[in-house]
Formats: sequence, structure tokens, C-alpha cells
Amino acid sequence: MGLSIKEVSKKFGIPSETLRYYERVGIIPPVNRTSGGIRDYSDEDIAWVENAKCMRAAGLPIEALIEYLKLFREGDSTFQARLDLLSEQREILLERQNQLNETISRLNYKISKYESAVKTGKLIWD
Amino acid sequence: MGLSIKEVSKKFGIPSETLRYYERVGIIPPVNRTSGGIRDYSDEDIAWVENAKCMRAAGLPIEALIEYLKLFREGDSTFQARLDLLSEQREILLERQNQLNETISRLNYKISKYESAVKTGKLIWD
DNA sequence: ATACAACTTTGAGTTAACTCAAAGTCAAGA
DNA sequence: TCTTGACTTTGAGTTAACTCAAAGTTGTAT
Repeated sequence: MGLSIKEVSKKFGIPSETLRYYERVGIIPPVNRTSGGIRDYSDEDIAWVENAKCMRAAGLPIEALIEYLKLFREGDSTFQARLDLLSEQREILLERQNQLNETISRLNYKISKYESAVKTGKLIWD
Repeated sequence: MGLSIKEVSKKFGIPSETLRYYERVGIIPPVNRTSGGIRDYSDEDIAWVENAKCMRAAGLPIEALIEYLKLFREGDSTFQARLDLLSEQREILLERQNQLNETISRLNYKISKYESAVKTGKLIWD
């Protein structure tokens, strides 16, 4: 007996609707069901959910996760394809990281200016 | 004589439609026009566009940028409000940065596993 | 002067990723 | 047993941020 959808929802802070959606579109594999057809998440199912949560939180597109699961379920012949997919997504995240750093620097600069401004009543630059 | 919308579009890689949209919703101020009503971007206009590009690239919501410009145009009495707005957005970006780092680490781990897997033909873990 | 590309506005359409609604099924407590 | 609340599916609705279309105007090259 694993976890109910409600429990998984609570555990990860993901709405049940979204968990069903993830399963429906295929970013997590079909979850085991009870005799009545109710979802009963195994540890493995839960690991997939956790992975999906992490990847989605970083902004990986649903499409990429669908493709990954598809390859995963095709078996050992897809190692290279999975490697390529993950590498490609990592590249995108690294670029995003650079952009984020740049923007944070810019915000830091502006914030320092405004910190002076609220003290002196005068905004220097910008 | 400043730059035309086409030139600004090219300079920043932002479609003209998007530049007009940015102006329409108010994340950049109204751009100067020629006698014929055609946009003629001044250096200051261009600085706003560059700022918008940077902020949007990092994922700041349009709403926040609209609010910032609104405060900016209200004058010196809004220094504190602008500081608060920027600080809040910085917080969000810092969290996003943490999430990104976590996901990149996870991808690095998986990628290293797949790099072995393509060599040995066997995937250890995951 | 005329053709033609680039510009204008208003308003509708698109995309990704959910999110909700409707209508029905199932399980546990009074 | 009956009700209540969680579950199911299918399919439609929502949101943010563009993106495109239609219909008309302007500026430049011949």
C-alpha cells in the first residue's frame, strides 16, 4: 500500500489535478491502481513525481520530460538519446543561470542606488 | 533623430510588435514620435528597452515592470516603493537561482550516470 | 507622381502549463 | 443504508506574454 494522490499532493505541494495531468501527458509513468481503480503511488512513482517537481521548478518544458520518459520506457537502447536530451536541457539551464546572475547584479546595483535615495532624498543615476 | 522601431528591434532582437506591446502596457514610457507619428527612440527610450529586455529575460513579470515604471513616473516620493519592489523581485530571483542550482546538480549527476551507461551498456542507479 | 515597404491602431489568436467543471463511481462513518 | 467526501474521466476555461491580422497611413526611391 503506497500513498494516495491526496497524500502525494500534500507531500510535494502539487495539486491532485496537476498530478493527474502529469500522468496523463506522460511526464510520470502510469501509477498503480487499487482494485477500485484509485491511484496508489509506489516509492518509484513518488520518485518520478519528485523528479518532475524539481525539473519543472527549474523550468524544463513538459515536452522534454515527456520525451525523457518515453525514451526511458523504450529501454537500454536509448541511453545515448537520454544523455543528449539531458545535456541539451542542462545547456539551457546554464544559460538561464548566466542571465539570472546578470539580472541580479543589475538589481543589486539599482537597489543600492535606491537605498541611498531613500536616505538622502536624491536619486543619483538611473 | 534617434532610432526607428525596426532598428531598436534589430539591436535587441525584440520584434517590433513586442516593442509596441511593451509601450502599450507600460513597461517602457511613451516613445517620442516624428511629426508623422512614427516612433523615434531616444537614448533614454533605448535604455528603458534594454532594461526591459534584461528584466524579462530573467523572468520578472510584466506586472512588476509596469508597476515600476508607474512609480518612476510618479516622481521622487516613490523611492521607497521602488526599493521595495526591486527588493521583492530580487528575492524571487535569488530563490529561482537556488532552484536552478539544485536542478543543474541533479542533471549533472544523471548525465554522469548516462555517460557511463553509454560506455558500459549498463545504467547504474536511476 | 507612384509604387512599395514600413509604419500605425485595434482587436483577435496563440502557446504552455495548468486549473476547473460536470457527471459519475467508490469507501468510510452515523 | 445513507450520506459525505475523495476519487474518476473528459473536456473546457484560464493566465501570461506575446503574436498576428486587418485596414489604413507615411516616407522613400524611381
